[in-house]
Amino acid sequence: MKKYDFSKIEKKWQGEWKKSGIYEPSLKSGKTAKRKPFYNLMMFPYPSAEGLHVGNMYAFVGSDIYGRFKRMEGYDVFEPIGLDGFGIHSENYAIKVGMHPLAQSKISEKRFYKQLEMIGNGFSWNERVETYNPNYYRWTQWVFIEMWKRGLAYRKKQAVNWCPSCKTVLADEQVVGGACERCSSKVIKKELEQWSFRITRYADKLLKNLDHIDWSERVKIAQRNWIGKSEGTEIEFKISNSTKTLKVFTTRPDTLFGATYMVVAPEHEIISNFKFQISNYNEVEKYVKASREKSEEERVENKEKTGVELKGIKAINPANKKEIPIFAADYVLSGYGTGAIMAVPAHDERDFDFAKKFNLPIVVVISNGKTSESLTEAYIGDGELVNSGELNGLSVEDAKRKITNYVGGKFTTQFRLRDWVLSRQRYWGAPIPMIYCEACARLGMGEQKEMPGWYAEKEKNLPVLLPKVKEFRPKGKDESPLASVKSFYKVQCPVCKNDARRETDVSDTFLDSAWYFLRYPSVSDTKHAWNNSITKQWLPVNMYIGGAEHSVLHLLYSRFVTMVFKDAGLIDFEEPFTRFRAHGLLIKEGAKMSKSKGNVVNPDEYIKRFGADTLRTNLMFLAPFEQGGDFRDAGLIGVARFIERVWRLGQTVIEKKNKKPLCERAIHKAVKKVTEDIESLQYNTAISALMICLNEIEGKEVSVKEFELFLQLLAPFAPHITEELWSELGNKKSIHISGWPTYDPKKIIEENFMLVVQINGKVRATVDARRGINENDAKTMALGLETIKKFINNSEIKKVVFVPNRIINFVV
RNA sequence: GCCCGGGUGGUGAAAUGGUAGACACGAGGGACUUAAAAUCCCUUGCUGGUCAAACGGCGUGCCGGUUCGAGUCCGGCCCCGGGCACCA
Repeated sequence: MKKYDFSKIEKKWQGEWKKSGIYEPSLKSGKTAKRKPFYNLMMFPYPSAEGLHVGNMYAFVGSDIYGRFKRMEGYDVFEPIGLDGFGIHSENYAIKVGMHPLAQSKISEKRFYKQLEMIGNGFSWNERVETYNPNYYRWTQWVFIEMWKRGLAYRKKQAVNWCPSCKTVLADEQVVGGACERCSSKVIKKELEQWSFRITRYADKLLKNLDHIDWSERVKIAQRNWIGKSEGTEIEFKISNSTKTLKVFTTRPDTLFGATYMVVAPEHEIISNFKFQISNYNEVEKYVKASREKSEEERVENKEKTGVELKGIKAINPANKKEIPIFAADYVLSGYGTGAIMAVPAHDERDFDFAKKFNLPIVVVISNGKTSESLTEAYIGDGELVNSGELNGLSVEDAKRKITNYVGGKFTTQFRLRDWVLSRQRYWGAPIPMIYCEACARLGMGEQKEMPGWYAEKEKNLPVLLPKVKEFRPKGKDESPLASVKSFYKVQCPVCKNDARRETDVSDTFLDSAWYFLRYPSVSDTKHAWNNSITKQWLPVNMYIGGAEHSVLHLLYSRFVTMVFKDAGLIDFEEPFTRFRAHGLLIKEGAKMSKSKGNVVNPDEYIKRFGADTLRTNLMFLAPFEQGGDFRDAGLIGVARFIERVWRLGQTVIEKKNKKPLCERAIHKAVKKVTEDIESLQYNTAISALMICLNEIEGKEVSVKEFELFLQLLAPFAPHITEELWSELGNKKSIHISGWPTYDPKKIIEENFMLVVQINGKVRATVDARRGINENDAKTMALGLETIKKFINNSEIKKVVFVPNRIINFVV
């Protein structure tokens, strides 16, 4: 019998597939072609580390299986791949290995594409995208300009997240628990002028659309939380002896009578506006400075409240007209609401802590059985209003409405979501295509009134090429290394022709990946970011599979960018990904795979030892795909045996060429199960169904037709071996475009089944019964059993529960 | 603290409210072999019982409930993994 030489077979078919182009869809004809387009997308990798690890492969194979399934179902599947190679991650790696990022990118590219080929995915290789490639980032820059044109890109001095180790600004979404997402250094706040995108303008739509898109629920929940909508009231507090007011946002206006003091964020403008009225201004200034220098983590770690009173000014509670003190404290955030709050210590935990520490009055206004004196913690719950004048006796809900109207408050909505800070003070990214002219700025000239002096680079001048420079390392001077490259930044003002300066920051990597799915099918179009006719046929993406860690980064940014393009009339859909599924995390010995832990598994050696087909199938077999699991060598051997057995059975089938179908039921059962399981990404049970099927048909006289059906079911998981056996059986066309098997429900039904006989819900016997047996016959049959007779023992049968084709239960 | 997952044999896991542990790994036993590897067959939740069995009891993190019947539904708790976190 011929030996199963997987490395030869896999190499052979990978070559054949490339040659025949079976994974290249007809992008241009798309919908007019016989096969319907299906855009099957997976998240492209950062080519930064030593190569793909088995966790990447897990994600890609899981996505590929779905794509292969759809292709066999008759869709024209587009499954592109590329490299998200711009950005800090890749740059840091290049620095670490002492290479220039550009040179390193070429090395990584080769290695990654080779590895990606080895895993046997049905990639559409002709449409690769590398984000660091000028003919790609040219359009990333164009995207920036489109944002700018619509007033969605702006530059502003603001407190931003700064990573002292990466020496750059980070977006809110890139700060994880007060630390840098990439290097885990503590992030500090810095006042800098930065480019941002107004993603907050789309907060409502980003939230609302979540209700109708077919995405993994956990990702939708993460986005909902991140966007963080809360409904409340804006109330103005008068400042004594002043015409100025202090505005607050609160979700609990009903507790207004309990507001015994106010707090503003250290950055609040009231501090400088009342500089001369604040008698302890020096002390206040000291506090403001200290809190600014605190790292995010220090603020988070230390929940002990700090603050300082703004002595000399008071606010007036509009409900009871009492004068109350104003504090500055860093537990109030400048970026949320109005940056100021009314503090109700009796009914807010944070205010309670602060009031206790600073000895401030606590007034209970929602009845909860405690008095203001006996309260030991803030009461957040519902109740009837007390100590609240006319509001007494009202419910929380009624009081909210009444008091808001009474004090002239405004019902508003606040979002937790912040604008997307886009500038990065690094080298390896797409230069932001903007030009600043001081002369024009002085005259108030520029493309946008609120930002004098700024001009977007002309489209014909794109790309603004990233110059190849020796000094590419971050300098830590709040500016990019490009700020020292005169030939890069020195330009002529496009309007007044005076000397002008090009923006030297580069854009966040997440801008590169926010629109790449639009580029893939249109890579051949050199004149546009995307080709309208192709885009109409192929987008939005039908199925997107990727990691849940991108819930509030890439997946949110992509939705935002898509919405902007839709509103601009550039595309005709609003959501980029019709379906999104988050795969689980592949871990190793209970821990996340990471280089620092030294538990990264390289797939190459496994492919070498067992073959890609075995590794693919094993990865999908070890646990439910959407749950993830622990990668161990142990299970591999089981799958390797299974694949070997398929090979041996294949050889017998080829030799004997049986025509008579003898295994129909086993095969049809497998068709049903595998079809349903792949559609719902339950690959582990699909594989188990194939194993059960093989166990049944092995050793029997399997017909060629039956075995072919089996191969087709296995093909998405093990594309090479199935293709080899398929072709040895004499098929000329590839198995991967051979169609998906259907089953005949009649052939699955078995004539007999095991009738379970229970007494009081306990299984007491089983008996072989005819399918479709009625209650009476089942009863007679069951009562005739010796064991049942014994258990019933002449007791009265009170009730009989009969579930057709399953159980009969006697209640005695 | 809040929001998601999850807790089932020695292990990975499976189970429309209807025989818990499919499938696989591991382990034990056997066949083949001079031997080993590979392959094939049998056993394998715990426990009582017995030479063996028949036949029982107990079992899905814990406590309670609904139901003829609960891993699955409801209420309350504990533990593990992940995310968010002073968002007013």
